[in-house]
Amino acid sequence: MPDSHDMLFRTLADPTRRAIFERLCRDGELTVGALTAQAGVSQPAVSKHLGVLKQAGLVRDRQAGRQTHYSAQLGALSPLIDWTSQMAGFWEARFDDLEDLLARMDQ
Amino acid sequence: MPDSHDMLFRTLADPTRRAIFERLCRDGELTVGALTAQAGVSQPAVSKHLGVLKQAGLVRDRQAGRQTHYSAQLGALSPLIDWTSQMAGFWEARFDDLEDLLARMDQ
DNA sequence: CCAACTCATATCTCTCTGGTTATGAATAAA
DNA sequence: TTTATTCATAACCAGAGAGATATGAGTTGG
Repeated sequence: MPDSHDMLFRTLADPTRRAIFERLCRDGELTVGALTAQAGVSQPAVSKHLGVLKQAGLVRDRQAGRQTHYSAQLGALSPLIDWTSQMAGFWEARFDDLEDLLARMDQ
Repeated sequence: MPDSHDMLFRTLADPTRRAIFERLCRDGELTVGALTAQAGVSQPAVSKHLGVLKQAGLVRDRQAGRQTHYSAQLGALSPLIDWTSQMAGFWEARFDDLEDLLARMDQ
């Protein structure tokens, strides 16, 4: 059962794809051509990566004539933030349990 | 050049491996056997996943007799947190630039 | 209308990796 | 000292996916 975390992690796992996303975060809206110019891979490869990013909700595309403009959707990162703080939460919960245990032992 | 983000994202991209890490966050230290019991894959598969997690610094292992106890190393997640806030930072920087521009235009 | 441009899709290849079974090393128990 | 248990490693297999090239659809400019 591939949940939302799954898609996010898998999408961001590829260095080329993550670099494209980072670039969109830095520079804002960019065309496929502009992205391809610095991606180090072919234009079809970039298009495929953009497709995956779009599928994951990480980017938005805007058609304008014969070129497509892509921009990052930062909100799509929130499941990742949630997951991280959830892990930290588990950690702290266990720490609290330990404290409770010690407190009870102390009585 | 696979940086630290790379290893983290790639390591956490696999569902089975991420589930193992989540379990270690929830339940604390666990043996390979205990992890295997609920992993849904064979023991060698679990061992391999633990090896990858250890390589990424996400887990620690402690030998005790014939069993190995693994525990999560939450601190290894900080590059991930850093990356996320960096992306958000880029976003805000661009927003600030826009505000500056508008402010200058307003004069 | 025709030529050039921008991007997406189709197809193929090849590598990477997550899974398995088999096995061995180390430790504990009988 | 055997026997059983726990885990890691080796070898192998199959599927996924990231890359390339080829091509076509849609758009702009001459």
